[in-house]
Amino acid sequence: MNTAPIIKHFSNYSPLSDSEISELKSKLIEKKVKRRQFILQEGDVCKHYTFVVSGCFKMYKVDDKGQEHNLQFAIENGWIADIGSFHTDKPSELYIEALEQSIVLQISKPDLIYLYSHYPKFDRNFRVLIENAFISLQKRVLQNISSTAEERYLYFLKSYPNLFNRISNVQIASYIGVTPEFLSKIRKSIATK
Amino acid sequence: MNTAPIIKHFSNYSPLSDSEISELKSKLIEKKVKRRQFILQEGDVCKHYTFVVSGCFKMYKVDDKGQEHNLQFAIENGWIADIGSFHTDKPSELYIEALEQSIVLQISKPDLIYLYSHYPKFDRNFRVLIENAFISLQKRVLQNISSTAEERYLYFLKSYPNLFNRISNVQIASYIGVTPEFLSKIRKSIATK
DNA sequence: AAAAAATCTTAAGCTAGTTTAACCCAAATG
DNA sequence: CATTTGGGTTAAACTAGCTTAAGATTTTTT
Repeated sequence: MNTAPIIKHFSNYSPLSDSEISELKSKLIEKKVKRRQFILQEGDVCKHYTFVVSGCFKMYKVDDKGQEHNLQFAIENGWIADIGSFHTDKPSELYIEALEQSIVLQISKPDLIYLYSHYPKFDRNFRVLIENAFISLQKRVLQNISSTAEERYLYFLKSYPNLFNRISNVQIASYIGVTPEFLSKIRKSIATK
Repeated sequence: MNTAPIIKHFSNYSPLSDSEISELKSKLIEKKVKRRQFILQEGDVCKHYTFVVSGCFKMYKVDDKGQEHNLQFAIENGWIADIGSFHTDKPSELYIEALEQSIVLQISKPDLIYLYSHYPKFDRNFRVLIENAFISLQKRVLQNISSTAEERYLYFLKSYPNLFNRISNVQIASYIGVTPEFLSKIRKSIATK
């Protein structure tokens, strides 16, 4: 099990001691996930926080008309989970699906709570994690209520320079909240500027 | 200083012991805020988490054209802060302004960190607090990328039944991301259904 | 290697939401 | 009490973004 990436990831926040590392390792579950495979489906309770070692995922909602709306992507060294479902134990409305062949490390809620209560550092690290997620989500809300689709597209390119050339424009369109046809128009208009 | 509401508020998460209560009390700063007064302005670092004892606030961004975009409201027993600025110590892009005469209890970052490190319960309570804020923000993002303005308006009324008859439609329009004129149209169309 | 499925683009017609401007009424201010 | 300010509505003209449909290309699956 390749745990080096997640240990390095935590060391960016506040480095882990040897005992914290060995406890963390004992709680992690490694999973190989094929392209198009789901690690969460609508109706299921989200039972794990998922750390991406390699590969790429999207989390999205399917609306009444059957259309997908991307809420989040995750690539190497990123986390993905339906935090709402995870913490409330209620069925999720979301799907998490691999866009590429991927390897992940998962941690269950009881194991996370165990780490929280025995090692305050995990408490702190996960709070910082969610604070950061909150901050970037807040920026996105502001963008959505105040910017044009073109501005949102440019902001996406700027914010995720390692992602945009790895996923299809269909996925980007679904993330910024426009149709693929309109994104195509935007891209043309940007190119001819 | 009227600290009963905040103590009751925390007891909804995980009740505080006597020593936790007295420590919390010693860290709180009470403030009376007049209508239209700011507790945060663009360019300033957000130095406090603010708990609303009575009254009402809006947090918003002013765009290049001078237009306001409401990110959040807070009424009795709610929290308000620019969490991004608070945690990074960077200047805020946001304003927090009282919509009514208000009374608040504020806690500074050093005091919050003190409470975190001495009393794990605050750690837990504030993590749950921010988790909940994250969850409702995520719902809002989904709404913004997948719903019409009318759906967003109806969802706002449903989500904030104690707020919509207390603030102006101009404020609601700014929150759901439409012009006041168009909200007026929406309201008419709903009324004649 | 062939077939199936997904991607990207273009274009015409349509709809949701904006802009500008004017008017009315209620509420805050001097 | 008089006046300014802000809130809510209406309407006409405009624009951003959607829908439907079709065609060319690439990628995935068999």
